[in-house]
Amino acid sequence: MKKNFTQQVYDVVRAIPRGKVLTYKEVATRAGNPGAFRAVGNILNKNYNSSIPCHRVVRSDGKTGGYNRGAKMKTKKLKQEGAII
DNA sequence: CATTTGACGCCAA
DNA sequence: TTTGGCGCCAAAT
Repeated sequence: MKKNFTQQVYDVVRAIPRGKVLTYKEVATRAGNPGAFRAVGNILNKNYNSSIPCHRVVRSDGKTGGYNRGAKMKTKKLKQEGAII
């Protein structure tokens, strides 16, 4: 099954275990395009699915970035899960 | 089909 | 060390 970059991003993000966080660049690299970190955020933003814990995807700067439900809640959820940024 | 946007990352000053 | 600017890819309009 040939997965496109977008599909890979979904799969990678969905595979993030609780209490763990990945950077956009890490997700992009796992998806097969180390330089498409921009597209990763774009895809998640335009395709927010409840099955995808996008709140576990953070920036490389240590910031949580944005979130459809509110970046504030995203950070809160991460802390609640025990994720270390 | 071409252009703009976007939840970013890295380099230079 | 911190701030600013530039570059990248994919999707949406």
